[in-house]
Amino acid sequence: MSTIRDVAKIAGVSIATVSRVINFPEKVGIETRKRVFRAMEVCRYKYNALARGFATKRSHTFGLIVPTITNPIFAESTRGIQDFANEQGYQVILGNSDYQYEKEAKMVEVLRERQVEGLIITTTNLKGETLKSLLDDRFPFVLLYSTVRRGPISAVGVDNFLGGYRATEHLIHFHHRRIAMLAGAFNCSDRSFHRWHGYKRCLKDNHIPYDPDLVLKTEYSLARGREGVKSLVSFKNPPTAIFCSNDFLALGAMAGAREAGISLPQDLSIVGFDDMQIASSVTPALTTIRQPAYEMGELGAKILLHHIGNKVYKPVHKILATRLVIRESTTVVRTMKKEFYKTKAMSVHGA
Amino acid sequence: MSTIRDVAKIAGVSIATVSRVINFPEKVGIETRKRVFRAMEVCRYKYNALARGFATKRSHTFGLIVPTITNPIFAESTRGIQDFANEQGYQVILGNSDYQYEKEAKMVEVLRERQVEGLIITTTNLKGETLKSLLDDRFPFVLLYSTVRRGPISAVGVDNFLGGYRATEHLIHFHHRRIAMLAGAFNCSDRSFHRWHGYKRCLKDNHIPYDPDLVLKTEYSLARGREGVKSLVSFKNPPTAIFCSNDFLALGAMAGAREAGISLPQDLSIVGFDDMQIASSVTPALTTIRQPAYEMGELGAKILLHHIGNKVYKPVHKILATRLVIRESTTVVRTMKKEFYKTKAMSVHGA
DNA sequence: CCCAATAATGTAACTGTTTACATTCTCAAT
DNA sequence: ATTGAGAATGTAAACAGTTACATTATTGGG
Repeated sequence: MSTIRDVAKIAGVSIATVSRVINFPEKVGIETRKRVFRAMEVCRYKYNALARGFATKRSHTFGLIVPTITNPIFAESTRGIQDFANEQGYQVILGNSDYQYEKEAKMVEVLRERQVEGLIITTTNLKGETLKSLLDDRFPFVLLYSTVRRGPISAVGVDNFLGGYRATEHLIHFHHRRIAMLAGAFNCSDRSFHRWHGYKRCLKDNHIPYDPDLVLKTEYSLARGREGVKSLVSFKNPPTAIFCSNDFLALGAMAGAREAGISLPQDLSIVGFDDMQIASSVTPALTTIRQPAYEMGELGAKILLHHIGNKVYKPVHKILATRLVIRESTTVVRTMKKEFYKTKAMSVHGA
Repeated sequence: MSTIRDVAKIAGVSIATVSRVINFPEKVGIETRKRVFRAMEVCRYKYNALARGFATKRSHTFGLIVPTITNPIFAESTRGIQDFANEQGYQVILGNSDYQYEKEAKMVEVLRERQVEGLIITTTNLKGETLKSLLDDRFPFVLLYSTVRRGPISAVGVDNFLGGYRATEHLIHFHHRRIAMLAGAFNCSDRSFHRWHGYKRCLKDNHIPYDPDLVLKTEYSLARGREGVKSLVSFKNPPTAIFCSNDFLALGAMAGAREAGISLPQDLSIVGFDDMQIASSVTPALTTIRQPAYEMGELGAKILLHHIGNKVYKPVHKILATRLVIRESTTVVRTMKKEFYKTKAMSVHGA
């Protein structure tokens, strides 16, 4: 509507003075300042932050790309980012990639055109091309939920390998030996891959043979979790426990198990990954590997802001601690005990 | 980095021509066009959408305010908004109000300074002041999850009264007579208020006396749901069913009931409101009133875009249909039956 | 009373596009 | 050859701020 020039005219000062009362009021004489404020009232002046961004080449905007804001774990980290960003006078433009490379790359482009000052990319399968151009241009960005621990790209994440290991270990402590995994999709990020490695390694360390039939690579969703258990449970020799690569899968698996008439956790132990808010309130409450999502977002935003502020670019890598939260969806093996003894007897018999 | 002028210089054309190849390539001779594209490659030209926005006074940006993106139901409608907006070349800046008036008002101001072309405000307790200034300025905005059905403000929402009525009615069909309500907070939006009215009315229509002790006005959260049941259940004459004003409350109530040793749904029926994604996958699966959140977001964005495009402002009000989704968390009253017969016997005795 | 330092204010260029309008060019119809 | 229409291209102003630099006013010390 009305601009700085209108205000200047009404107040009888120059536009520079108006600009100063907006940005450095103390640099302007008290009387003039008052006059300017009054003039602003008069013409209902509204500051134009976009014009300012244009003039200063600072948009005070972050771009944020998540697979889908619909997943509570990403909503959580998004809050962490927003809260920090807003506090620092930044706003965030949010885009969804749906785990698709093309959408992600497109979004990066769109956001850069919009002159966001930096990008937070949450779990990525960006091809080298996009990443390289970001790097070449020294464009500030940080990866969230990332597994990278070195190299030129800043990243914050958790130790997915360790998380997978701990989850599996917990199950083994409860005497499970036949442990399946709903592993997520390997093509869309390497987090699921690392969790799977942790699982495999833990099996190995405990002298449990790895059975590839027990790991299902599926997309992260309730539906896939539900289907997953059903197929697992129909095996001649079904698992007594499942490690799910995220909570959606775990929650879906619980629902599926129930539909299949399996009682939880007695007949099937389930552990998830993420610890989304609802995990503690379902029945049975979900045992899971907690990721500090909010903190991760907050930290990512902090790092990004730091990159924006400093011309020398020094990548930083942060690994946040996960935590095994033991609740009710896991218990010591039961059905398998029978099996176990039976097998033993048979092997004695056979010897 | 490099601007349209650099490109122009390299290609040996005027800046207007470069601008034209970007916006109306067909208006430029094929040869020149090629030369310009080549020049862009050479200097790695990047389009500056912010400068364009400044020049055209169109930011191609929506502002979106939600209580918190952390609530899956708002994440759902946010996706609806984003998907439509992106498709139309718009981006969305997201802000959280945490159900607080001040934050909401602040966010409106910040977003307007940023020259968003319109605002989608999702459930608001905006005071007249802010709303009035939006209206006075003819600033395009639409309310989501709104209860307003007439007047100068565009709004889309559901019939909360009817939803509350239906939920209660469902419980009554199952012979519940002592029905509590976890009602949400009345000060932060009138949706909970309407749901409560639906509940009251349904009680009345069925000749069940309204007992104010049975309605707890609490904030929308798992924790409050959990606390809520516990207090309800400790009554000398506890309810046999609870209608919860949203799914968080309902899910929290289920967890709380379980902790109190109550078996669901036999001893306590629970119905929620929203139908968030997880509602169908918990145990027992939650009976709830479904709101079409994604569609609501999409529709809201459509209406907003329409307002932006048309200078004459004609407010529109849309009420989307809710649906009672019956699952497993509600069943015919059991414990109450005893009570019921006993009471009957007594009354006979007393007669 | 003068000078220098400092505070207050003004001038004008700059940011990267778009766009109305002007100019030039091409070509077909006269 | 002349004209006029239409296509291709160029010129320059506008958008709403910021900011380096210049100018003017004020003040305190000599």
